[in-house]
Amino acid sequence: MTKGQDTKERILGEALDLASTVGIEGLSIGELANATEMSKSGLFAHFNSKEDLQLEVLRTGSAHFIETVVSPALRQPRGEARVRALFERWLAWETLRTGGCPFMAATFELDDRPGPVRDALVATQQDWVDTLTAAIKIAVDEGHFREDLDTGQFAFEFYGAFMAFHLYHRLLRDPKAHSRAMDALEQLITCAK
Amino acid sequence: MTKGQDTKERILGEALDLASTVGIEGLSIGELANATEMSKSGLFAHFNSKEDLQLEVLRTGSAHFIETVVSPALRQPRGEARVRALFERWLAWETLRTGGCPFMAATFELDDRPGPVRDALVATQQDWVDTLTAAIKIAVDEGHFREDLDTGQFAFEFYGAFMAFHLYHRLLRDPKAHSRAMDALEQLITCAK
DNA sequence: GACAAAAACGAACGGTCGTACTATATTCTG
DNA sequence: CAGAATATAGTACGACCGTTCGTTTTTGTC
Repeated sequence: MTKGQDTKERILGEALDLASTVGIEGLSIGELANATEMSKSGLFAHFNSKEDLQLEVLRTGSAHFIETVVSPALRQPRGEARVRALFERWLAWETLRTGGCPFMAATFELDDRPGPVRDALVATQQDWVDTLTAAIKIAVDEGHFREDLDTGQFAFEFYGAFMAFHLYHRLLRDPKAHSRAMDALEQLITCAK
Repeated sequence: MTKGQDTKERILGEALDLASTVGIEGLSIGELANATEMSKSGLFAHFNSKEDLQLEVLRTGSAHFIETVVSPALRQPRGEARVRALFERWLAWETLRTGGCPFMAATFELDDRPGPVRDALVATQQDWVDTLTAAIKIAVDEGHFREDLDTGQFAFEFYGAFMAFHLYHRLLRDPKAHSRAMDALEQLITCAK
């Protein structure tokens, strides 16, 4: 009972790391079998199809994300502190895996390819945006941010700062990427008061 | 003399459009041959390798970008107006091709895969960031933005707004994506004064 | 219109892709 | 320990990948 689930989790962990570099579409069964030191067919038996694998990778990634980004931030006090924590943990998450955030890679791969995998990704991303917006709303309610703040707009720009960080850090390899991102957050918060 | 170059340009145009959806790595010779209604070998004869094709696609894309985004903006008056024009034209560029900006797709594909194609992409993106920064600097010199503005930081956040637009527009299909992006620019400019 | 050059084609190569089926190991249960 | 259930391996498949090569068609020049 446990053995199969164990290896499956091990596979998915490796898959998540691999997907962060080659993308969720570029992820191949053979490559993943090599990485986990299994036979292609032995690995494949854990999934009914590649699409199922991709969906499970997304699900696993989502769980990891909640575990390492969302949950710890929710343990911070409501309001501005929590918003800051979300951002900082998000940046840390980005540098956790070999190829950065696996969702970023997937986003730009799947944005134009309809199907269940795209749908699952959209749901995940929308959830994250909603989580962000809710945290910002709380900061408004707590009086940390001004009453008439457009929380959705704040989330948009918040997300933008993260994506720019990804670009500067991973592609341009700009050593200032992190401080740029932190400054962007600071400016965002300043304007929100 | 002309015939070959004509078809090559046609191929590259089609390749650019295809690459915007499937990525520059996902772009396959066979698919491209179908799209251009040529034989695989006939098409391949125009390039020595797939890598060469990818490099030429990037080069072509860069030329298109300069033509449709940078050059028109440079015809705007120096300063704030030009910065605004750059942003607006950039957004328009994003909605021009089937799969959006081909460079965005390539960025997240290649950020972890070393090689000449990545190098070429980095050069292109760095050029663009530099162009942006220069335009912002001019706005400072013209007195439109405040003297002590961190132009590099402005470019970073400028880029972030665009990327968030890409996400909201292409993945989440949020109808407010465009107005969100415009509002982000407005906020950016307001804080820069 | 002849002829060389350029361009496009067709077929084939070794390789990898996702997937199916069968057989062998391994694990769990009684 | 036996036997059933589960997990892994092996092999093969058709499809497509980038690439090569020889042939045929088209183009431009005298």
